[in-house]
Amino acid sequence: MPDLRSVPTLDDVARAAGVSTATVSRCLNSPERVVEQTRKRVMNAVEALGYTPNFGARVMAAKRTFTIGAIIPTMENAIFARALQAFQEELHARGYTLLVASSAYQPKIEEEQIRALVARGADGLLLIGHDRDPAIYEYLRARSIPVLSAWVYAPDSEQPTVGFDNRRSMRVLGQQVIDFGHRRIAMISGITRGNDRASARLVGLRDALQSNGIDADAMPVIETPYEIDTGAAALQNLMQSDRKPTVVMCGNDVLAVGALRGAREMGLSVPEDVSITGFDDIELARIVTPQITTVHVPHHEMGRKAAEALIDIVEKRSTGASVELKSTVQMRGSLRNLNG
Amino acid sequence: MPDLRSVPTLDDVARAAGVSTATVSRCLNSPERVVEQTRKRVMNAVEALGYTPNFGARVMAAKRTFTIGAIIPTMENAIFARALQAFQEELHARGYTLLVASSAYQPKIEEEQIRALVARGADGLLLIGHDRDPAIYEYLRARSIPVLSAWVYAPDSEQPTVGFDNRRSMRVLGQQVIDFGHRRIAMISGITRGNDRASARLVGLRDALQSNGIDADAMPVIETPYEIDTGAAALQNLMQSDRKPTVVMCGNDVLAVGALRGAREMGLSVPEDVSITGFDDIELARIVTPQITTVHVPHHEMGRKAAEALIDIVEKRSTGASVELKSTVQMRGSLRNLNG
DNA sequence: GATGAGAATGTAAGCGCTTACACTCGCGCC
DNA sequence: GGCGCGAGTGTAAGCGCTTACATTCTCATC
Repeated sequence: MPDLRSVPTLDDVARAAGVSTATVSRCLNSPERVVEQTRKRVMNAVEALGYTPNFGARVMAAKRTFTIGAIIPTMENAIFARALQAFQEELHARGYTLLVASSAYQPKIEEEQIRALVARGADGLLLIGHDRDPAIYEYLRARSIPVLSAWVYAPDSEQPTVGFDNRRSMRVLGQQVIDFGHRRIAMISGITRGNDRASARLVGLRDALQSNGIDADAMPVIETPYEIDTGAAALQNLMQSDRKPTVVMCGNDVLAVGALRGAREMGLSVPEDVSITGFDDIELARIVTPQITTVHVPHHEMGRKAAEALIDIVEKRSTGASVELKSTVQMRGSLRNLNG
Repeated sequence: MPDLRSVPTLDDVARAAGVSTATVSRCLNSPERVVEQTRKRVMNAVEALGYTPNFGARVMAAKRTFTIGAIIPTMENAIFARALQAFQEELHARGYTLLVASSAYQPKIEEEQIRALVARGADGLLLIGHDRDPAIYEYLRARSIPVLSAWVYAPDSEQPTVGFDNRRSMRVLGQQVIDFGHRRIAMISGITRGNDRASARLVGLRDALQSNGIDADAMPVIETPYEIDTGAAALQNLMQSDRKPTVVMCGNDVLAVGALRGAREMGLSVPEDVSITGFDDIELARIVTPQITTVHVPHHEMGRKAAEALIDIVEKRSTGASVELKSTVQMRGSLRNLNG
């Protein structure tokens, strides 16, 4: 038997409690402004009718949604999961709701998602990375919607960022690798087009080579989507060249795990026959054998700080300064010390 | 220099194009109903002003959002990622937007998220699993919001489901294990309270034991959250008993991977010293060495079919029949054949 | 050229909420 | 006793859109 009562509105509650709609609204939004006795009556009516405010109407009238939107490049693997979790926890603690969308690393889709989230009234937006069509930032500015970019640190940009320096991080890891005696270095990079993290990591590695007198332009680089299978294929490709690398450095841990599998499938052992490094330090990196040497990124802290910073801007407590977080090299078994 | 023009509205567009708001609205929603020439004029104005419809207002007036909400237990690992991805692709292809929230496996949080999504006008909801407080289904019914449960197949329930039979799947895997000569079987289960998939899998395994004359009540079972670390701890716990199991069957792949690590940490080799099985067949299961024997679940198909089915209900093309998908046992290296 | 059927467009009534402003009331004070 | 004041509540004007209904236009027809 379907329940044909329609959904209760503010009016219904007001009538049931014998007060005006204004009073009901106040009970819900600033309870201290209505006297105990009335409030009780209203709350009872709310309870009895099972009233839930209509979000659309509320947004339209109040211009605030207490909703934050986040668009991440992918949900297929766990790269962004931990940070997002922390982000959402912090948001929740402060009374905000998180709406998540993913862009499959495609700027066009990201743009669509941004519009969808904005249309839904997001009070602020969290995006990954920083490089995108200026028109998007223009669009958001015209609507006064604060944006915060995570996973990068770009103090000079107009939009605030919360993250680390991808280029420097990769340079540091590269230096470490070189210090271990590696000279024949190859890279499996994510697709750099439209991905500032991927580009920065590639450039960072070239930096390291250059400052050690190694020809960076001669370094073999394969660009491929962040997937295990493509990582495996790329490694096999690299290891079939005449001048086999002694180390294959990957743009992230997913590629690294793929590379590891690729090596195993070729009958190569890691790190004896070839070393492998990753980036991000997601759980995956510690699951495989050998565990992956990688750049540790403070996922949890990044998520939490991003939430703090974004809400501060939304609530006009700050105008948005960038926050730099530290990344560290995480040494594990997949990288061999040739000097040892 | 901040842009102080306020966000353009339908009215602005109408004025700019020299037509009424109704015409503009029609241009946007049913373009075939307005003549070419007018439409062009309107579209130009839309473009020029950078107009984006206000979602809240649209919802309030039209009672439709073309938004589907999904609440998954966790985003921390990839269990639901593939299916969700397929779900979202199908939705997108049909003009719907997906809003995702996660509940951390907590019914209270799930309920909160349901309300948040409903308040935001979700036209339909995708939930994982089927057992929950009847009051929630009541709440949704009163608002005529279709719900569809995935990851389970429950043809007799009032709500439609798209998934597979967890109990039978685990029974089949259990039978396979028994056929391989295992008799000392232990299980690491997810938390069964409030999780019908976890309970069904446990019961399914007991079914298998029973029908082979093994005392199911004597089977050691450890319930623990779906995490790698807890899986590792549970395995070590089980392997320290007097009567060590020859196989540890896990409630999902995350636990299985944890168990594998736990075994390795104890110096046990898998599958020589102990066999391990998982459930779900997520990428993780193929990344570790040895690869995990598990129950393969048609993630992609489940996501896609769920989207199809849910939209059909939302658009009143169907009243919602459950769809059963097939799971299959995926044999890999982590399970040893004792007869061999 | 008058007529009428459709097609194209306009008019205006809400949708459910928030909030500025108006009102009422009881109190302390001169 | 009259006054001002502030706390508590009510009134009603939107917020930006969709859509039923009314109106106007366009032509094919007679």
